[in-house]
Amino acid sequence: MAYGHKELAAMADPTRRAMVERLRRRPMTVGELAEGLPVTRPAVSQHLKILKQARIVSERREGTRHYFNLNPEGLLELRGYIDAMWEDALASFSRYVAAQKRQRRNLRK
Amino acid sequence: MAYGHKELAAMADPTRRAMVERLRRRPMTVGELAEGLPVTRPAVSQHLKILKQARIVSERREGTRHYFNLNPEGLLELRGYIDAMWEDALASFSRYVAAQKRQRRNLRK
DNA sequence: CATAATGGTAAGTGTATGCTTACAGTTAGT
DNA sequence: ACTAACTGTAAGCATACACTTACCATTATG
Repeated sequence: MAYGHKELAAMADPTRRAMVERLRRRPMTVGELAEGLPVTRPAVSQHLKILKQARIVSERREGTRHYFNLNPEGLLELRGYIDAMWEDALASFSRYVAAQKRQRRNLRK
Repeated sequence: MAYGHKELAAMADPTRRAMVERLRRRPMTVGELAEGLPVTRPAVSQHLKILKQARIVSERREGTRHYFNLNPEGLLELRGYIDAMWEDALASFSRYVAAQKRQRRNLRK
């Protein structure tokens, strides 16, 4: 599969996005994460598995507690993917503007 | 809803991602877009509606033909969203590394 | 004016997936 | 060793949603 796809799929779900945004403040355990969300702890655990596979979060265990943190790797890949799209979009847009200019100039005569 | 969410949801589907990637080359009509994909034209039309609402593509009509193009707006917003996450992830990571250093220094004495 | 070309919309269907409950595993403490 | 704390996994269910077929709308063309 192509770059960025797994990461995008992981970021598609609203609950997972809420989790990621909570992790922006500080690393959290599964239980902590679940407290602030309208879903049960097992649901959070399942979401974390997906986010971890997409390298959007990383896990660090201390005893029975599993701390989850944002992972720059997956986010960087996602960033690169979107960035490339954005540059192509800009290029395409400027091509269109130039074409419009030519067209108007030709109509004028 | 928060920034970037609608755009992420739009980019979640594999077919829509394939469409977006085809539009990186050049603007295309609905029919053209559908030819290179394993789904019917109405499906493509429905996907385009979602991508357009997320401002990831823009539409330009010439007669009966509807040309679709990448739209920098939605992609820029998406970029900003991911970028902010990535920076927080980096900050969080460096905090963790620093904490680890302190811990090792304390253990040594 | 009739027909073709192009594309959006409605209705129905099948499936992926997010959620819950129940259970099992691992580590810390007493 | 036993219990508590913390978490992952399995099974089942309900809903969202991507897809198809059928149909309608608009614009160009003869």
